[in-house]
Amino acid sequence: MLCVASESVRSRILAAGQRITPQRDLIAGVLEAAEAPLGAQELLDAVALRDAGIGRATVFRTLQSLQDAGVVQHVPLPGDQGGYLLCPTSGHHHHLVCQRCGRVEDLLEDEVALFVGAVARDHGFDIDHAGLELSGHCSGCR
Amino acid sequence: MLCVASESVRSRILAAGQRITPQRDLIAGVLEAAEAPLGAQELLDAVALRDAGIGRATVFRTLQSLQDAGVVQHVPLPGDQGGYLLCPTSGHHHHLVCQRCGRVEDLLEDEVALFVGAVARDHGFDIDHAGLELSGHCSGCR
DNA sequence: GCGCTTCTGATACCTGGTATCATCTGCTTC
DNA sequence: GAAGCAGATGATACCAGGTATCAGAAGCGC
Repeated sequence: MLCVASESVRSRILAAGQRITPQRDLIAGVLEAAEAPLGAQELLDAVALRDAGIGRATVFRTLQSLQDAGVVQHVPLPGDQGGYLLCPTSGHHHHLVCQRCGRVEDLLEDEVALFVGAVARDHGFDIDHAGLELSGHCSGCR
Repeated sequence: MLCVASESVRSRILAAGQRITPQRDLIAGVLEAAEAPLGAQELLDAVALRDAGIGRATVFRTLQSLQDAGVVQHVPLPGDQGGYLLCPTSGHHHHLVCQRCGRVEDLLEDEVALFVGAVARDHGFDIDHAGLELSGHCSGCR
């Protein structure tokens, strides 16, 4: 596992006005190679495994930068602290996570919009923020 | 503000096989009197204000007990760490929070079930857990 | 009132995350 | 290719939220 970020990830980092450094490359690469969202400790460990010289401040700062760049999202998972996920698509969206294999699917914009619209109508709210995280078992894992 | 839990809260604590102690009474009372979800620090402060002898371990332990009893829910709020909320209705449900006045409404079971069902169908998942937290501005605050 | 069980408070610890600051380095300009 | 600077880095200390442990206190059924 080389753990170097793909061209598309790099170009999204550059597009956000941020520099490509070996550390960011490595951290983004680790996230890209991960099959499931990585928790903070898992990510720190995985990064340390590949380059013990990278400090924890750098890891968290890089996560913040990658979130700002829309490359990474923090997904709250049931029970624990949640994890960091490298998203192939930009922009805020929501996830459906398989608790067994860790597979992540993006929810469809339409179904989310329909639900949020119905809630807004029923309760008379203007909804600014929707945090929707669903988890269960995918077709292969049930 | 007496900050003593109502009868209905007490009976729900008892129904969960837990004891009523002055500390639990006070903590439940503080949550019951709060208009908006209380963050950990706010809650610790509010409890200390009324009885400085109550330790932080007791507060967190009591929150855990109250959550187990279905009396309290932890609601993740956008941006920050979320807060603790005393729910008038038992059982797992979801919330709609006004970011301005802190008012909380429960989402209707039907609208949630409809959404979760649609997602399950579209993605071929069995959905075990849905974390839905919506926030915005209520009719009075926009 | 007795005794079991649960609860409490103090304290130390853990995890996730941020702040600070001196040093280093990627990138632009020439 | 070298210079300069803004931005990135690593070390470290710190913070908040939460848990573990343990001796002692208190609730409640008998």
